[in-house]
Amino acid sequence: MSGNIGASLQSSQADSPYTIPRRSLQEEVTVRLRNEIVEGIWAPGSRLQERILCERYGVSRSPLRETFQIMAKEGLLELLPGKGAVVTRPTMTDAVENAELIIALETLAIGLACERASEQQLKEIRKLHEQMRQCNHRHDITAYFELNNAVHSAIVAASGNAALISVHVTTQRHITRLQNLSGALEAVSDDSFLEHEEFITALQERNADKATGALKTHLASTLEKIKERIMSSNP
Amino acid sequence: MSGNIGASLQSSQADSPYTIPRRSLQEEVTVRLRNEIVEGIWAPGSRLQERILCERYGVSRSPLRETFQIMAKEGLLELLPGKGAVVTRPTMTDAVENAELIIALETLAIGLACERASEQQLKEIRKLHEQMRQCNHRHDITAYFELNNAVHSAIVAASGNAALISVHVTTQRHITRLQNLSGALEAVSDDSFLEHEEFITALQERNADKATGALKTHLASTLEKIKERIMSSNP
DNA sequence: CTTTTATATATTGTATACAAAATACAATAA
DNA sequence: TTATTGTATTTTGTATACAATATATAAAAG
Repeated sequence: MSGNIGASLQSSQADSPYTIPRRSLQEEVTVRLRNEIVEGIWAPGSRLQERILCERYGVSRSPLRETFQIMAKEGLLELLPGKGAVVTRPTMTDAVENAELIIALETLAIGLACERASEQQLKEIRKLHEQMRQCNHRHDITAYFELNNAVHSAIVAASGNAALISVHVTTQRHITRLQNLSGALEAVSDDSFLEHEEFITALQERNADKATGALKTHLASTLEKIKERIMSSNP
Repeated sequence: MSGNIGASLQSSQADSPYTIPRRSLQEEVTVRLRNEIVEGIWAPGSRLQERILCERYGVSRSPLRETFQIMAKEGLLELLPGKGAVVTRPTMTDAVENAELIIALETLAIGLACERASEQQLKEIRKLHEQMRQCNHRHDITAYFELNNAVHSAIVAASGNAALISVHVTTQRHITRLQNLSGALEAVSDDSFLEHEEFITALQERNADKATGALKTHLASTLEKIKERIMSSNP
């Protein structure tokens, strides 16, 4: 599994330029295990035995078990009482559900971003979008998907709504995981990129209605493609 | 703080009629501490010292610390490395952010519910709504708010989207907490109840557009009231 | 040969122990 | 007095120990 995306986008926890970032073992382990599950290193359905993981990460059970709770809350692990941790097995239904959810989240976000985004943020989003254009020309699919996630995250970040941002991170991660597991980062149609261009431009113009509509159209067509693929693979 | 809502709506974890419900200490503690924070028993900004809580719940530090991680993930605690757990201090900004988010979530939900809800679910929702009407007449504000939450949760449940349901639970809990902390469960206007009636009826008719529009109108006007109150209290 | 039951092993759930750090407090200096 | 530094105490972060449960293996019965 080489072209997986998502692992490199883990955000830092910089508080202020002067606070020394203290990280507990638990935090370190959480980041590592989370990435490994998202990347597919731990297959869906795997039983994660504490002893194995403790040895792998060189920590004791206490921080590991705290990590387990977080990962369970994020929906990446299931904790069976008396049996331990099992990697969740995402279904196609999950894919559709998360897609439906992220459409609602990002639709809200882009509307808010039209009102509240700083010029700096808009410029950054445009820049990422232009990089996507390059990747599209080069047919660099992996980088394209990674940038695509970054653009959408940046739009959500520009909404300035912390609750929304938090939920979006988790939802996007689930979708990334599903893409990694399905292994199918297929090429993007030019139509799709044009749709993308449309809502980016509308956002730049701070035209909320137009941006919202264009994004919704884009994401809805993406969802339709997902559903089609599910249909064709499960006849 | 007498008329607080939310604590009684904690859902059970019944798997099947035959599975014996095994609950770890950690789960028990999580439910208790969560309710206590939502009810305002632990004031925002409180430092939760492990020893104190261990004695309170009669457990050791291991399950308590696992609970801390979950509560932090839910946004009810902040874990400061080396310093411990502090109850989060929700701001008026949080109120607006969560309100914006829940509007998007429930708007999505009611649209899906129009397509997917079972007749049974629709009947149940209507029943809850009728109970709300009674409470409105009796001016039983606490019960009204509790039922209101139940109706909205039932609509989201009827969407059948597990990811959406999960996010909604957390978001609604935050809002409930804010209501409890502000202590102001003010009487609901008849207008507000009529708006409520409107989207319930539209849902019954499975008219997605109408239901979505009516719900959005209702929640948007609720959000406006929140904002107004913030304005008037912070002049 | 299959199924059941008994026993041993491994693994989890919880409690405790130990070390590092943060906090509280007193003594000292400015 | 106020600020500062050193020390004692508390509290957390992590590791380990113990007990209960689950899994695996083997013996016995059908």
